[in-house]
Amino acid sequence: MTIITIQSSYSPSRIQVIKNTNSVIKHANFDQFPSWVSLKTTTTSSVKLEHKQGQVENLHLVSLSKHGKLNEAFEFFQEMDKAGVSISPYTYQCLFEACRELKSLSHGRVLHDRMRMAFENPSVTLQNCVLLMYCECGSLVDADKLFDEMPELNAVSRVTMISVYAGKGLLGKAVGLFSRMLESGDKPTSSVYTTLLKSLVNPSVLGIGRQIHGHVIRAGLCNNASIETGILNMYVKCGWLKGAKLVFDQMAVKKPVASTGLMVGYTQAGRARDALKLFVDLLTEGVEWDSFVFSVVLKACASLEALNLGEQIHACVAKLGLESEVSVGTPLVDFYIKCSSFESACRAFQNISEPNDVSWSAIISGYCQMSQFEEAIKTFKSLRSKNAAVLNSFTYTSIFQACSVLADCNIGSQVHADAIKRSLIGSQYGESALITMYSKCGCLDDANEVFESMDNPDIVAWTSFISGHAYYGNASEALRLFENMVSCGMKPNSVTFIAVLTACSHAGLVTQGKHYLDMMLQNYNVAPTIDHYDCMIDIYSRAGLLDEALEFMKNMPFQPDAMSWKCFLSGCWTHKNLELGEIAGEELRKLDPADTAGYVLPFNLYTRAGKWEEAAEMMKLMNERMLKKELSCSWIREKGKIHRFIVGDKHHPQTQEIYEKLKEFDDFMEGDVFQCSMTERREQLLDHSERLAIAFGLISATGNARAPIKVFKNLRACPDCHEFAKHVSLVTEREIVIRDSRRFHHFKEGQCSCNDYW
DNA sequence: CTAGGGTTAG
Repeated sequence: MTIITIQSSYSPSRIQVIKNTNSVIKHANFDQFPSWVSLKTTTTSSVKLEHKQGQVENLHLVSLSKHGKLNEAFEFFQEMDKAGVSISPYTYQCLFEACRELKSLSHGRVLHDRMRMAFENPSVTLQNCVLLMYCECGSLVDADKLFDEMPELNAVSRVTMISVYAGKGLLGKAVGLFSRMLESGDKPTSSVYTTLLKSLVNPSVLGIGRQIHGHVIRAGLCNNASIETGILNMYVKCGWLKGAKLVFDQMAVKKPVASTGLMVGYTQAGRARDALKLFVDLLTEGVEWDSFVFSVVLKACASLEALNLGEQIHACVAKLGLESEVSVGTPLVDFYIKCSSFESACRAFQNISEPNDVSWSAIISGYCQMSQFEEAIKTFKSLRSKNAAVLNSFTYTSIFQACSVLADCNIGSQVHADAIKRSLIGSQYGESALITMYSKCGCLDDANEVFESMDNPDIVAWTSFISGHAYYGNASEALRLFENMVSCGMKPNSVTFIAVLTACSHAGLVTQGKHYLDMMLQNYNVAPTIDHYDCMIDIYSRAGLLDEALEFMKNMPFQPDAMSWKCFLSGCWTHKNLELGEIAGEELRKLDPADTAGYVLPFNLYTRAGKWEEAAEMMKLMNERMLKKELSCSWIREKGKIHRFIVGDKHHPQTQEIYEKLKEFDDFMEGDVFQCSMTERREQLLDHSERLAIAFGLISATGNARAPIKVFKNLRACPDCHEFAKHVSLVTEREIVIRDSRRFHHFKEGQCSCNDYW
């Protein structure tokens, strides 16, 4: 039979070739069956054939089972019963095999019952087929029962059970059976070793792994390449890299498979340099290449952000013509993204001839890392409509992230529903991303629902939810959650404390903030970093305790960084302290000349004090350094469409109505305006972007006129508009939610959830 | 026997 003229196109992956070969052979065999085998009528009506002890019937059953037509086969049993023809053991084997392939436990059980009736003492081989069927159909209970009942066991039966135990993580049972096998004198086959080794996947079972290694040596199987590699990988997974290296060094022939395993070990342990060193060794030794090696090496380069080295490897890949391979192209995309070379990443992606789900998830998460969230969502949508099969839980997680940054709950919840339908919410990753998404959209109830639905929320999920409350200004709820989490036995990490300190900061809880900062190391063994100290500076500064903040900065175990001064400066602005603000501004400009806050806030401080010259100096400095103040912008979603407004915006088609609506609040504005010292500012106040957005929200009250008006703003809420929103919420009895660049403000009956503290 | 993509912060 001529086979394997498959795939004229180049296919360098070994596994793919083998898989294809198998399927071709199988197909060829059974497509060549003569047509009469599938003709029920012929066989049953033919008296002649019946005399051949049912050979034809059995052959027919074999054919049906090879084609997975189990129902038809089962129907045919009746015909056979009628004709008094019995099913041969070989036919049973084929039928069990079909049940396995189709994972049909129900067919398997019926068949097993039938087999028991037919044979008093079925052969071990046949019993093993049933055993394997139960294992592969996922019924360990049935398999266990049969295994106990079997009067005779051979190596295959034991191997089958060992591998199913090992695969299910029932290590004790697997190892127990292995020992009994040794005791019984049965020599474990090499596949027993490889399966057992594969199931040893964490440091707690290193001891068992070493013992098995010992048995391998005694059994003289050390030169078996797959067992050798299995041992190496076992040591990698059990975290014993030294052992893995020893095994590697003793290998007679260094195959790329083993090297890949060791390199993966190094990369996962954060030892990317060692992985690359090994790669260079292989290079000089002239070891053959395969795409797996490249993917690991590229990952190592990505983690080191070693752009130059990675580019050299890229050149190597290109020379070998592997650029278009998914297995190399995909890690290449990720490598460029991690190095922030976005253009190269896009080019690398375009070079992949057949991108798969991993490739797509890499590029979509890349868009997120490039802050091209709209592009990420656009790509997702187009894939969703054209080729939904390439979407996986990784991609959904990235989209949730994109929606949280865009605060787009509309798309977000739809994608969430879609992910539920397709069971593609990554456990932990996806769920935490959803909690963040709903929190950032101001839907804490939905975030809560996701959180509550988790069986075992991990530290990231807890942290997401705590930050959600912090973001919303629910300090007490955030702290209650934290304590609750601790009592559940969860260990907070460094990010958790950022969330806790942020909560304190947003609510002005100075003493509590200091308490948590002090407790970090003492009680929770988490070393505070400069970020945590910056949070504390923020807490002091916001609370107006500027001297304390300064003192704290002097005594903290880190040099103040740009963020330290920025927090302090922002406190100086809030609490109108020009003197300290000048110092802070100078320090901030020194440490981060590109941060506009270092110019804008001092400028505001100067103008408020009437120091025009100094203020002008700030503007001049900014212009010289080619910096631009970010324009204040607010937006609101109406029927899924986003309406954006900037100061004094008159581009909106309903501009006239919007300004008329604003006039209704003139009385209130009068008092407001008198507080301002600058004419220019006074005029701008009337058409600040958030006011325009609120007014638009009021006039376009569709459907549910009682639904809160949700406004988003790119900068921090302006105090005057904050007052305005409080007033509007009182006189219109509409709830208003403003999400500024830092947090949520929830206005209700003339009050804001932030208690005027932000 | 070996790989590549995703979560929490200001």
